[in-house]
Amino acid sequence: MGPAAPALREGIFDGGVMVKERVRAIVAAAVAKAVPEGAGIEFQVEPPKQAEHGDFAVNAALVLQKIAKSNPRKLAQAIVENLHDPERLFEKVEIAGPGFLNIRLARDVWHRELEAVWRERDRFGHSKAGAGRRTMVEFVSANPTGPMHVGHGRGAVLGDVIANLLEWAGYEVGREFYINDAGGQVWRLAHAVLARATELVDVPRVPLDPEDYQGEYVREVAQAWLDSGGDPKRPFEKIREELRAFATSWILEYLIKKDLQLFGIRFDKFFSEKTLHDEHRLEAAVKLLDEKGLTAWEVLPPPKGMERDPDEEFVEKPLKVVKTTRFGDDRDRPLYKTNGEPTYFAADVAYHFDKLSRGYTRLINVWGADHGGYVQRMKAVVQAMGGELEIILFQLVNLMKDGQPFRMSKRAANFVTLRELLETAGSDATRVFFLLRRGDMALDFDVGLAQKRDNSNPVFYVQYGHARCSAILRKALEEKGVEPRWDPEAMQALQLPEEIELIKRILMLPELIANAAQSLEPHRVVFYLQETIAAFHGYYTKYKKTERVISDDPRKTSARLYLVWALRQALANALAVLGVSAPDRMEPPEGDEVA
RNA sequence: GCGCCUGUAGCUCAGUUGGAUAGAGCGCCAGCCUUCUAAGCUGGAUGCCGCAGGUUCGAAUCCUGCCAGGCGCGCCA
Repeated sequence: MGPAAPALREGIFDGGVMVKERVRAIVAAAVAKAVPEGAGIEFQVEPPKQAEHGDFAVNAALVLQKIAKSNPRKLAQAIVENLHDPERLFEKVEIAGPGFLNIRLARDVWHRELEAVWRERDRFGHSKAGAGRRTMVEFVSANPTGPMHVGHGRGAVLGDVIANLLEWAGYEVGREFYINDAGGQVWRLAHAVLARATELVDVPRVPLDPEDYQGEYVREVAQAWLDSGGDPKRPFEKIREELRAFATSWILEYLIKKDLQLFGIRFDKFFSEKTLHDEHRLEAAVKLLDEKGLTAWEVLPPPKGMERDPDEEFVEKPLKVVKTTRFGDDRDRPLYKTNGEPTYFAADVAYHFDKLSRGYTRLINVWGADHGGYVQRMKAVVQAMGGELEIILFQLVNLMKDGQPFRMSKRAANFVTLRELLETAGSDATRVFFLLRRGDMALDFDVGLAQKRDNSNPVFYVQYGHARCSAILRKALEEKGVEPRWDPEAMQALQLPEEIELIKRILMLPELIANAAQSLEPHRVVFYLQETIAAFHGYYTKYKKTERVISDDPRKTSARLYLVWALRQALANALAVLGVSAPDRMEPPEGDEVA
């Protein structure tokens, strides 16, 4: 290795990105010589859309024209004349269009780079882009008052994959689930459990309030509570804490954690809101805000524009607030209610303060769009406490069945649970379905479609690509006793344009994952998989009769076997990021050509 | 009334963070299996990138204003 140019981000990425940075360094040196006043300027080195344009398109001359008021094509010519390429990376450099530099690399450069997969195996795709920064992803955080529904599922998958992406991109990631086990809703649950319990045994009935949770699962909780020795004859006020504790932990354990397990999602910590209250952590957070001069006593104006219940009179009384308006919120937010109890927001402030004090400097929350009104105040308060908060607001899932919208409500007795979905469609298909669209797009989830096991479900296409690679490797071993191995000499045998294209696609994985992590956009990995596998299927079919992977030419066989092996590894790693299984064989679809 | 999200092919959606002639899947039509899995591949067309301005070498992408759809608004959680 010669002296590294400053632009060369050595060690952050392996594989194709290193090639790209080496290209960038060579062009940067030429720019410095050709146009001294433009030295150090930022420019792009990107694979162009059209293959004829080479391996990389460089826009340096176009960017330079601002500084060196000159024709970009002339500037491009000057850069080309100053290119110094002692390693002979470049095969061809052309000036094209308005002044792009189209660079084609020598093929053996790509051949050599593919060793990265051999070295890194199931770690190929990792990078150090995040530099070990401590990052917290909070997601799901479903209330422990009932089963999770399909919308929670979307948040669960998004959060899980975002956390995976960040880990692969070199961040140190914590995953947390915030349990809303305090406040009014849990008392509604406790009361519902008692009401249902009195229906199950011969005791005086406690009627179910209309505001109580109505779902069938409450009967199960009630039965479990009775089995554990709960006494439904005692008055509610005496046992409501016992009921609350029992019901929330039962639901967390047997409904929520079970679903997460079926989905293959793990958390580092389930953080209880109640412990914040019990341990007086709210006061500590509020005190911090006091010290920063960000609290005040204010009489808040009534909410504007909304239709309000005329019976509810607005209480004009001073409340302790956080001055979130100083950070762009449209009104200050109360920390305590008129009755002196802390607001839900106050607890959340304390929780985020806790995250920061544990050394997490980048906070990411994955929320449903129904929390949209909460974003500004939370960002404001985290900023006030010296942190940085990013919020992924995913649009809600419209559950459909046979073209008819399915209405979901947690209070209502009838809704489709995440459990039902997982049991009918399976974790892999459900994950891919949720990841197929950007999080900020509303998603119509057709329950019927998710259960289909055919082409309309893209998970099979993606998995089939992996299985096909496995089948080739299996056959090579069984019939020829050949296993894939890194053989730099044999790699020269890969000369077909489709083979070079596949190598490039494999090698872009680390950068793709780093970019997806940076932008918090998991769907990019799904599209990468689809496009890469399509390229492989095309290659496979085109040369099926002429240039097969396994042939009588040992050199070609060795090189192609390695290519297929490396591709399979890249696919498997990308699937691992998504939490989707990578099968080595696919069962034929049911009912297809059986006769 | 205010805030957030969205508007791209018949439908569902991408679009490499401002690059060259805007793409994919589904659906439709026509082809491709003696040989590594046809859950695959190849070909065929449809675009006022919601509308109107602005920024610049260059805009689906950025800024402004409209239009349309979705979600939200509280001392609830």
